[in-house]
Parts: sequence; structure tokens; C-alpha cells
Amino acid sequence: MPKQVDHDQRRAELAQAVWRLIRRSGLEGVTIRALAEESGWSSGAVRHYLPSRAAVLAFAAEQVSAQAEAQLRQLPLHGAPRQNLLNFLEATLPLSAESREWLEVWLAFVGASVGDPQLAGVQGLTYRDLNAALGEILTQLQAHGWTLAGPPQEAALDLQAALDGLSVHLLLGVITPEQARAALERTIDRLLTAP
Amino acid sequence: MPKQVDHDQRRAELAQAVWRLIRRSGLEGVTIRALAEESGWSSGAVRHYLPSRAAVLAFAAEQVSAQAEAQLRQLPLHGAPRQNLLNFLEATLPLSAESREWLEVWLAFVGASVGDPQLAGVQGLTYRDLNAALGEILTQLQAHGWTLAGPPQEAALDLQAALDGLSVHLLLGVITPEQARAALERTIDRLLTAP
DNA sequence: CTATTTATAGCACGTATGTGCTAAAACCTG
DNA sequence: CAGGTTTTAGCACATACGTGCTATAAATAG
Repeated sequence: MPKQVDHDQRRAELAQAVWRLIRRSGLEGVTIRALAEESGWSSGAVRHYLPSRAAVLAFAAEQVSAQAEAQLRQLPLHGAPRQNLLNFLEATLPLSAESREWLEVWLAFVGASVGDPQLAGVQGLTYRDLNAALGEILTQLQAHGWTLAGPPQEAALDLQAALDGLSVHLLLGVITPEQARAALERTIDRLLTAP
Repeated sequence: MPKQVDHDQRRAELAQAVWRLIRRSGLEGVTIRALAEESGWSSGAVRHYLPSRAAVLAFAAEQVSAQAEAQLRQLPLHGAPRQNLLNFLEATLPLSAESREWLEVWLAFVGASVGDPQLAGVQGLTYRDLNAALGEILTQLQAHGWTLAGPPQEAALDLQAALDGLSVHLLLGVITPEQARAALERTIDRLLTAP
């Protein structure tokens, strides 16, 4: 038998190239040929692992969620509860050049969800995952004696709106990372009070 | 001399067709030919007023800002200060089918701002306009005896983040208009206290 | 009525895209 | 070394796009 390639790993490698294309020239810049050139493979090889443009975009979008999940999973949770929450929230914002990389891709896909219910559904799943995680953290905070202004679900919804709004504004370049960090601190301080 | 057509009015009519295209099939669905069919004109006639695809998209994006401004200008300002603020904020959210129409287009353009600095600049202008208006309203509220948690500029930044986050979540269909309205009320109540 | 200018229609060319398909190359198993 | 299977390269076709261009229609001023 011939060379055995890990398809998923190859696909992930290709997804990185797709991200670069999206960040450079938007979703419209993602074509099989452009992906072939960007990744260094021939178009035939690319299509061996991602057989259509739709598959390319679907996988690249999937990898965004995976990246977000990985980002959050590697967070250190051994700190003061408020600091843990802050770390969690900051991990979802494009505050550094590295986090900008995948959040720019996220925003491109959110924009493309207009008129594409399937893509909107994928984004919805990511939203709900993060929402559940946030609700859990806030409930734990409550258990540690902190006071929330309302039920954790409501606080999670409000926080998530502030988060995604700040993400959009950061990505558009209309606020600075420092402004975003300060806004985040103000928002959580208005939302919860120490025991 | 021949028939005299109001170019700007014709362009606005075409922009409406562009919006329908965007909402139906995203920015990628906007082509000269599709616009010709959607508007009922020939491609030659379309190109007489909007000579390139870039011009089509630029004008359609411009019209979004114009729509937002018109929406805000026609607001009744004769009410309790808090209600005025609430009306203003709700006017920027996709809470009804009508406001969804242009906010879906807004989101599509925001997504396309990734890798298109010029488009990002236009979105930035819209942000700053709304930010200035918000700051003014909050300052007036302060003058009427209300207490803000901090300087109006900070409050405006925080509010705008919540606003755009709620917009995104509404457009993605992950929260309902009722949830958005309730979140908005909670957010402003945390931000300012009555005299 | 006629001349002139604007508006409209649509063809044509070059280019790019998605994708089906074929064939060569690479490689492991026996 | 031989056989068979996966991987890679890239050609070819139909389609669609942006845009330049020309010809026709429409309408007003003189």
C-alpha cells in the first residue's frame, strides 16, 4: 500500500492556508486554485481532501470553533474567581495578534451567515457552547459568595453581547485593546459584587 | 435633450435591489447580471449609473449608513429622558422585520471588512457617528440629574459594545427580540441611576 | 420637424472558477 | 521485486463574471 496520510491532519493544514486567504482577501478570495497555491499543493491534491469549495469553507469554519475551544481549555483556572472569569473573557477577544488571526476569520463567517442559514446554524452552536460555559462560571462565582445582579443566564447573555460587540469593534479597529480591557472590567464590575 | 433621470434616485432604487440580493444570497450573490435581473433593468442600464461592481457595493454600503441616520433622525424626542435613550438604542437593533432588512446588510459588510481596509474605514465612520450621538445623549442625561457610573465616553463605548453584540446575536437568531429588549433595559439600568 | 444628447439594451471578449476526469508518481505489502 | 492502492498533478469542459463597446430607442430644445 502507498503512503498513508492522516486526512484530518492534512485538512487542518489546509484550513490554516484557508485562514490566511480569508484574512488577506476575504471569503471571496477563497478558491480552490488560490488554496492550492497558498498551501503549496496542486489543486488535485487539495481536492483529494476537500473535494469542493463548500467543503473547504465548512471545514475552515469548523476549525474556528475548535480553535476557540482549545483556547479556552488551556486556561489556568487556579486563581481568584474574578480573575478566572476575566481570563476566560479575555481569551475570547482579539486582544493580541495571535487571537486576531482566528477572530478575523470568525467575523468573516458571521458576515457570510447572512443569507446562509446553514452557516448561521454553525455560528449558533458556537454561541450556545460559550453561553453554557459562561453560565457555569457565573454559577460557580455565585457559589463562592459573589452576588450577581440577576440570574446567571441573564448575566451570561448580557456579558456575551458585550464580548462580541467588543470583538467586532476591535476587529474593525475602532477601539484599542486597552479600551476593550477596561470596558470588560467595568462591565463585570457592574454585573457582580464581591462577597 | 433627452429624458432626464435623477441619477441619485435611480441609484437608490438600485441599492434596494442590491440589499435584496445580499439578504438572499450574501455579498457573493451581488453581480452586475443578478442586479440587472433583480432590478428589472438591463445590465447596460445598470452600468450607466453604477459602472462597476465596486461602485455597486460602495453605494449599497453608503446607503446603510444613510438608512441608520434617517432611522435615528425621525425619532420622537419628547419623552422621559430614559425613554428617549431607550428608543434611540432600540432603533439601532434589528427588533422588527423592517429593521432586520438593513441590519442584515450591515452585518454582511462588517464581515467583508476583514481583508478590506477601505470597507473597514467606512464602518469605522458609522461607528464614530453613533458613538458621538450616544455620548451627547448621555451627557444630556447627566445634565438632567441622572448619575452615570463613569464618564459619558466610557459609558457610550460600553453601551455600543452591548448594542452591536445584541445586533449580531439577533441577526444570527440565537436570541429573541424580547431577550434583546430585556438585556438592553438591564444594561442601561446598571449604567445609570435616576435623580 | 430635426438635431442633439441622454438613456437603454445587449453582444463579445478575456478571464476565472468549480469540478469531472485521466494518468502518472509514490509507496507499502507480500 | 511485483502488485495493488493511495496520493498527486494537472488538463478540459461548461459556466459565469466584469467590463468595453456599439447600436438602438427616447425625449427635449430650437
